[in-house]
Amino acid sequence: MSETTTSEAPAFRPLYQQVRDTLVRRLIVGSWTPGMMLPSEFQLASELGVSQGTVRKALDAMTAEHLLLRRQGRGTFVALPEEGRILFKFFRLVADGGERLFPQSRVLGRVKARASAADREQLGLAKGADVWRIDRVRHLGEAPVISERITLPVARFEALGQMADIPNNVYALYSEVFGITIGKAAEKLKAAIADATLAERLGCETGHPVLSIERLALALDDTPVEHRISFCLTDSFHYRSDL
Amino acid sequence: MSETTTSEAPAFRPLYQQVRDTLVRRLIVGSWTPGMMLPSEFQLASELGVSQGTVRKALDAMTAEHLLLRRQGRGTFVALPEEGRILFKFFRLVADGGERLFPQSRVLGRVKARASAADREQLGLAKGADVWRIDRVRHLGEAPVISERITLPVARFEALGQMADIPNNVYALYSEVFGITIGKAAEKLKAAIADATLAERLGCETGHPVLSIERLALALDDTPVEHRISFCLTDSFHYRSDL
DNA sequence: CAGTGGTCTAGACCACATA
DNA sequence: ATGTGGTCTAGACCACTGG
Repeated sequence: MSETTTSEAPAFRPLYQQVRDTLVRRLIVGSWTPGMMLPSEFQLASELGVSQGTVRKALDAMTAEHLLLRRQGRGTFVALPEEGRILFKFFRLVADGGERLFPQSRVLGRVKARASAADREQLGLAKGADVWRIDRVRHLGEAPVISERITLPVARFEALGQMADIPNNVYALYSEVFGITIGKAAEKLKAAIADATLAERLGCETGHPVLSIERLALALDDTPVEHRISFCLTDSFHYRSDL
Repeated sequence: MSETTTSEAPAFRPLYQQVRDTLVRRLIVGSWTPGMMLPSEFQLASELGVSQGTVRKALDAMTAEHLLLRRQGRGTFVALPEEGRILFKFFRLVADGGERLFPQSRVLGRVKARASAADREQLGLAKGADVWRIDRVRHLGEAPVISERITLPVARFEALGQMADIPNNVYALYSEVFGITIGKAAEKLKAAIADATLAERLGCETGHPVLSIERLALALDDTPVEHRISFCLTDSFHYRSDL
């Protein structure tokens, strides 16, 4: 997708991609908000001075990125973070039987701290920047299955300090309260061993194998927004990856 | 394009999808083989009695599935299993530094066996069917990193018994020797602990955490072809997943 | 019914690769 | 120069949704 142009001419960006970019910008700046219905293809086409087919290509591309939702006969809508399929786009833990449960979360702590060198590297922050750290345990059904720490730049999430509590679905929170939409994420998976505190949180023995998942989530403009490290019990659940 | 109405619920498959299906069939039956150049869009269009734009949509869909490779000014080609990017589509293990090495394999054993109940379930085989079991260790750089067992239905891979040895890239083998192209795969990841034999194969201690990856690979017609279970050391490598 | 997205066509022109 | 895929347009018609 992304063209690593060395340094040269305007490089020729197709019209439909330019259209896509201007429409994505409307999502970023918030003039189009989740759930909202977009103007029809013909309206957008005449507004932007391109043909309806070109607008369609742009809308199709954004739909493929899960930014929009199109329904024949109804219209084109800005995707909601809660939309079932979108939600599971970022939650890959599945019961071995196949059922896809959605986790309940219990927050253990939420503190403001100075960003470590690693935090600054991952989140692209300047020296001296602050971050939020949220620790929580997530349950699938009855049992605790995930223990995780979420790291967020305070600069983009000032008001987090004034919130009574952190909701279960933080990506909906980022979107609705802070106007930040997570577009994609990259995860690094490793096998590890539960230490004493992790074992206590998850109700397993020290030394039990756990799946560690390190995630970096990016906003629509590809800037890093959230860093997260999760430790999961995979005795009756697994991480599903489709290739 | 004939409108094969089957008197049932679906009743209306878009023309470009019908075109895609007939073209995919040419890949399945082998009248188009990897590396081959396809006729031009206009030739296909006139042959199939549809417009060039409709052929284009079908070709674009197949390109998105990594079945074809299109290059402006050159033509449209059947994708090779060795194509760099395609190869890494199915190999997600990355060095922590970021380099993507490709593994070297050492085969430990290759035996024919009666399919277990689990094998039959996963591969869709009848009672009494036979399977091949291939055990191998894979190295990334110097050190052994993966120990895996591949299970294949003998019915689809008869000639495997006569082969002197198993090449490193088995998906290229399936394609070139058996005419079977792997289109997609689903993986289930868990954390586990190395037992004595695994520890010996990977050169780690018994009890060391390992990432277990269970994969079911499907052919272009969505029939299961290969079942594989891999155990990976993730001390200096990780499994990368993009969401 | 009117309005939306979805499909299909036809033709023009652009960008790229090769001979 | 020729042939390829890539883009863009314009228009017609189909399929679905909701009043």
